[in-house]
Parts: sequence; C-alpha cells; structure tokens
Amino acid sequence: MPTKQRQSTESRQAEIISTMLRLSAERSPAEITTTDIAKAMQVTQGALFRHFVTKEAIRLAVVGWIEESLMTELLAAKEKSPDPLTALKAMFMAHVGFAKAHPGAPRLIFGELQQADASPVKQRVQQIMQRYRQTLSHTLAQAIETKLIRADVDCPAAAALFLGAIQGLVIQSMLSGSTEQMEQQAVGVLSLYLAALGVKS
Amino acid sequence: MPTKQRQSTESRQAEIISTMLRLSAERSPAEITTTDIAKAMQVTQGALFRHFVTKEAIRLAVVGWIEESLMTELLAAKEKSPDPLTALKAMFMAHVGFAKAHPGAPRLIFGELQQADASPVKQRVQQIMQRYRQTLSHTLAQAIETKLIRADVDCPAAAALFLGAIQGLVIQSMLSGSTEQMEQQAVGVLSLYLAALGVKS
DNA sequence: TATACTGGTAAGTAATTTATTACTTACCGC
DNA sequence: GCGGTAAGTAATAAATTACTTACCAGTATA
Repeated sequence: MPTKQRQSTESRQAEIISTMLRLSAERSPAEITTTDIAKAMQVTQGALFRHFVTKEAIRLAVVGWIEESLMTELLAAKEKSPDPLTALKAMFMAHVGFAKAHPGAPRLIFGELQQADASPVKQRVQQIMQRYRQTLSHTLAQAIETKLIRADVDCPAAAALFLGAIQGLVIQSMLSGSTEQMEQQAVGVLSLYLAALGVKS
Repeated sequence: MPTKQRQSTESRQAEIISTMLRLSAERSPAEITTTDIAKAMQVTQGALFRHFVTKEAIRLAVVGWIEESLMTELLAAKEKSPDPLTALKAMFMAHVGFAKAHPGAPRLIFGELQQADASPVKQRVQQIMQRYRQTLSHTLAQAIETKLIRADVDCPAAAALFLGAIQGLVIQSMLSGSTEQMEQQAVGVLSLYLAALGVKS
C-alpha cells in the first residue's frame, strides 16, 4: 500500500529517478513531463522541485544512476571471469541483461545523445561511452596478449563492433516493443562476434 | 537569393522535408517546431499547413523520403556488385555513406523508434527495418550458396550484426558530433564483420 | 472580364509545460 | 509541549506549441 507519508529528499530523489526510468520504458523519454512523474508518484507536480532544482537535473541524475548501475554490473562480470576472453563474453551478456532489466535506460541514453552539443547531460553520456570503449579496448588487448584471440585484431574497431552489436540488439527490441527475444538473439550475435575475433566455437 | 515567390504545393512539400532533415542534423528532431521549419524556409508558420495537414504528416513524409532514398542507394550498390559478398560490402559502405551525406536521417529514425507503439510513423520505420533485415538475410544465404562465406553462418544473427555495426558507427558519430571519422572507422568495422563471416582478408 | 482557385500572411486560440509562490502540515530535538 | 524546519499542496505565471481563421494577391480559366 502506498504510505502517504512524508519522505526524505534523499529517498524522494531515488523515487523520482526510478519513476522516470520506469516511465521511459514505455513512452518516449523526451515526452515525459514533470506532471507525469508526479502523478506516477502520487504527489503534486510542484513537489518535484523540492528535490531537484530543474528538470534537467532530474535527467542528469538518471544518467548518473544508469552509469553507476551498469558499470557496477560490468565490473562484477569482468572480475568473476578467469581470463579476458571470458570477461568479454560476460560483459556482453551482462550489458544485454541490464538493458532487459531496465528497458527505459537505453531509451533515455538514446534520447540524450540526440541533444545539442552543449547539453551537460549529453557530455556526461559522451564521457561514459568513452570510458566504456577504453575498457573494452584494454580487455581486448589483454586477450591478444594471452593469445585467446587473433593477434591482428584491430582493438578500437573491435570495441566499436562490440558496442554496435549491443546497440543493434537494443534497437531491435525497441522496434519489436519487447525485450523477450533479446537475450536469445544476443547469444547468436555474440557467437558471431567471437568468430570475428578468431575464436573457434 | 531567396526567391520570395509562390511555389507549388509539391515543391513546398519537398522543401519542408529537406528543411526538416537539415535541421535534424544539428538539433534533436523531437524539439524541432513548425516555427523552426517555417523560419528556415522564410515563410510564416501557418503556411506549412497549406502543404501538410499535420505535423505528424511531415514526419511521415520525411521517413518516406529516407526510405526511398536509402533503398535506392542500397539497391544500386547491390546491383552493380558481381557477387553476394561484394554486394554486402557495397551495401555496408553505401549505408554509411548515406548516413554521412544526410546526418539528420538516422537522428530522425532513432527519434521515431522511441515513440509509443501505436504511432503510424513508428510502424513505417518497423516495416522498413524488417524489409532491410530480410534483404540482408537473403543476400547472406546467397553468399553461403556460392561458398563465399562460412557455410554455418547464422543468417538472422549476421543480419542483426550488420545493422548493429552500422548503428554503432552512427551513434558514435552522433556522440562526437561529426561524421568525419565515420567512413574510416567503417572500413575497420566492416573488415572485422567479414572475418566473422569467415572471409579471409 | 468575371470568377474561382491557390498559396501566402497575420493574428488569433486552446492546450501544455516548467517553474514559482503563498500557504499548510508532519516530524524531531530540546 | 513547543518551535523550527523540511516536505507537501493548490494555484498560477509565463512561455511555447500545433493548428485555425479571416483576409489578400496573383493566375488561370470559363
């Protein structure tokens, strides 16, 4: 039951973030208004501005949440893997799993990266992607060193294809309106990707 | 010089479409207003509604233009290729070239596929993507038959990875704000993709 | 030459949207 | 129990948006 009690700013901020994320799973994030969020929280619209100074601050906080959560899962997947190649596989599936668990997340990110350059939210997204790309390049280089993948793999290109493969799966799920088949398709795509790295299946 | 003459509805429709596409290259398509389009055309905002009944009709027309133009280029690339494998390479580079020549196009498409399911514009996008995917699957199957690629390639997965590779490149260019490096990166990514198909480079 | 059509303008309108304001009420330490 | 503070409300301001309407000027046509 919805306890209609007062909540601390901290817990309300978390609630606003998760509500925004939840609503983004169905509607276009750009079209979600502060009124929509407030209604979903059973609170008046003005109340939101007790916890975030501006709507952009909300979007920034959501992107921050996504970064933290996704990176945590990717790191966990990487660390429990015995070698770089296993780590790549685990990161791939962890990322797809994240997109399935939080369908609003990729929609929000796609929305933000369409913004004009100056936007601080977009800059944050740029930063996240760059870090991710570097991590992948590094892991790929390690896989080459340990001779788990072809020695002549172009690491930046392989990192780009890794991300593209996931983004393609996510876009496909956005089109079909369901994340159900995504993990299934992910297995097939990952297997092809590994073939590109010279891994025998 | 801006000829401030009257134009036929037909030519104005084309102008509206190309203006929308041009503006989408910089700003987020969802945020482009009818006033923005009209200003860019040196015309009053109300004039737009002489040529399109609604703003959604404009978006639909733009998507239609993109489909026609892209498909024409893809078909041309395919037909001038002597074999299925060469066709795949040519289609890949033609698609990337299209995205570079019309940077607003992918942004518009990405924007549309975030819309709620019912939207007719989104349905059109779904239709386009599905057709594209089928064409790819078919071409991949032909390449298998003629023994140009590995016999055990999973065609749907390979079609998905093909699209994902391109989408990844486009997203990367949206992040960097420039389409300059895209064609360069495309070569590297395509080469990796071909390795996944078992093509020796 | 009269008339109807077509594309354009200028000035609306109704509905939204973010953010603010004035005021109220729950809770916590003393 | 008391008072201050933080979280909430209801109302509304201010700007923007898609779309409409009344009028106008050429142009083609009957």
